[in-house]
Amino acid sequence: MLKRTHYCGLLRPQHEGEEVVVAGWVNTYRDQGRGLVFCDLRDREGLAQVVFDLEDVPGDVVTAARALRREDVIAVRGKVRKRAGDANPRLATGSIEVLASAIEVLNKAEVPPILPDEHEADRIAEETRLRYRYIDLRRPRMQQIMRLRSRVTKFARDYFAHNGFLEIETPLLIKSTPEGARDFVVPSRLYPGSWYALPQSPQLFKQILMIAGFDRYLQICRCLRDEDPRADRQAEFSQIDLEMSFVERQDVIDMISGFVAGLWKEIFGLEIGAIPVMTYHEAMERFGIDRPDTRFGLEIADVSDVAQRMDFRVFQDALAKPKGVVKAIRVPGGAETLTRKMTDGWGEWVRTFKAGGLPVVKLTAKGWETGIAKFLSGDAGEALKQRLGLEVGDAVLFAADTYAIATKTMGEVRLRMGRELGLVPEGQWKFLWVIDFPMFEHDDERNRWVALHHPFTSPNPDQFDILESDPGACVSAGYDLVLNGSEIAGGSIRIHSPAVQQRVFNLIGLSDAEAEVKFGFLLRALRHGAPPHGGIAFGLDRLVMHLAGTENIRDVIAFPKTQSGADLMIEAPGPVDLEQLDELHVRNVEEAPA
RNA sequence: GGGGCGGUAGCUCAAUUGGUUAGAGUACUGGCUUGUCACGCCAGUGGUUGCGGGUUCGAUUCCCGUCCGCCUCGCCA
Repeated sequence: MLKRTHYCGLLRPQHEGEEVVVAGWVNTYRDQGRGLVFCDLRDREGLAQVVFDLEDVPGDVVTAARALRREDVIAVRGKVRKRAGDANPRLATGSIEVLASAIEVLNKAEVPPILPDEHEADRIAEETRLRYRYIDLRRPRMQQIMRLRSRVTKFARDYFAHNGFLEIETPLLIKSTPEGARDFVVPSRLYPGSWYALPQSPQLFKQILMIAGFDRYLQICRCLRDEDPRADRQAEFSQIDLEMSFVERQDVIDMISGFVAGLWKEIFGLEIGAIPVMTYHEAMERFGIDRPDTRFGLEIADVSDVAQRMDFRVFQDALAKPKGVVKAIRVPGGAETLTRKMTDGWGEWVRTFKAGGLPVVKLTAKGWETGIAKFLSGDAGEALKQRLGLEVGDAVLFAADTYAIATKTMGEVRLRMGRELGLVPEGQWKFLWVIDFPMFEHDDERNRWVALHHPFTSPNPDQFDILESDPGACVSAGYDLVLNGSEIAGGSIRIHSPAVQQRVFNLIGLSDAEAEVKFGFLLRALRHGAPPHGGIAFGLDRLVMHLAGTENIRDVIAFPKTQSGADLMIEAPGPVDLEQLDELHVRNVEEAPA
């Protein structure tokens, strides 16, 4: 076999005159007849033009050259020379070419169903790309993203190793625990009727590694959650997971801020500056979401007291509800930019958040117009102008419902409006730490408290007293790192006291006995000397999405799954032999007749 | 589990109100072509219209069911 001496994509004018061997895939071929054949040969570094002068090479080389087809794998020996024809300014190798003297066809390729051409990729159905992922991944763009991902994990390993973190692996076959996402589950052959669960995260293992005295832990790990995917979510995803002992919230925030700053410096050569901090409460009040996109305004205001004075049935009904509120967004210039079609469309759409609608009003030179204008004629209208700082030409959108629904609605409307009005600036990196999350959320339907983060999150140091007396007000030592409105990392200081852990379990409805059954190993470990500790985990896929500038998580995963959890390339999931099931003490349940 | 969009040649798409032999570009095959580079020119091959039913003289088109893909609500401690 001809042994490669150079990557195609790295050939440069300085190699002129050298005899080289290049190897790769036939990107395109241009047969010019009996005299010349051109071939753009591709490897991971890029393209180089190979030229066959058919009058100057042996007959078998002529035959092979003229038979070249797309995606054939070949090796070519030849001399690098300045191009005889025009240079191609679109190629890094465009001023030179390899004049072939020998060719070895390493593997003919069947006619490719898709081509790794960048200008084709956007048009090809993603389904087809996933089915032939090995071809799709040959595209320069995909190669570039996978390299980027590799640089990110390399940087993470270097940064955290430099800061004393040890890379330690944790098991994949663990046990199912209550709370959290649906588990993927694996039947046990040796314990009939018993099941492993695949980890949703290494959470408890990394805490136990702290108890075991490793002080600082890092793992780039796979997490598995059997929930429906989204554009930015897969059932199987990766985390940069870490944990530190003898630390408080600020220590973790500092460590991670340093990591992100270093990463952005490494990838973009950019200084991201100090990362601002915002409380959960402030985020919800101003942006209607726990991960605000602070790249644009359109902030939310509470206008419940103004609404109280309006003779508008929808507002009155909302305020009569428990925790009823009226929220508003001032849209500067909205009288012009918001069309009836837009606001009507949004009004329909907000029903998906259980909101009744999206009242709107515009302030023009003639006064209040459209929508709920007639309810604003009196001093309520003046109060609204005051409250929102309205100017002529503005519009106002309202959401009236319970706090949860109105806030969510305004938050979603704000984001959609930002996008559709083109208010979200490109090329900005707005990082934000969100802290002081509530410990618990109340599940009204089942009348119980649920951990907002996870039940191993510690209350903030000053909050232990109100843990039982006012769980809804109790604030946790959790923290999320938000970038341009997306959560890229989340973590907390953990509970290290077995007594506190027991109290939290009790609060979320786990009796001492149940807690012992489900989390006995954790409680025992905590009782055997647990240092104060805390940590965080990055969503690696999402981080790479930001760095790569894509909205599609499948773009940053080499072998992703579809929205129904299938791998179209290997055709998983699939059936197994009955014998396999027998060994596992598992039987298929036939569909019940309808 | 719910809502929306889509599925026609290998790929990307078209096909009028239900009506002739389902077309185009590209790819592919053959021929021509000595400086191309998304090479060009000529000719040709290529179809279970996702699948299964139904209505009809006739279905890519209408109806029912179903599968698959994408977006989304729920869900994602």
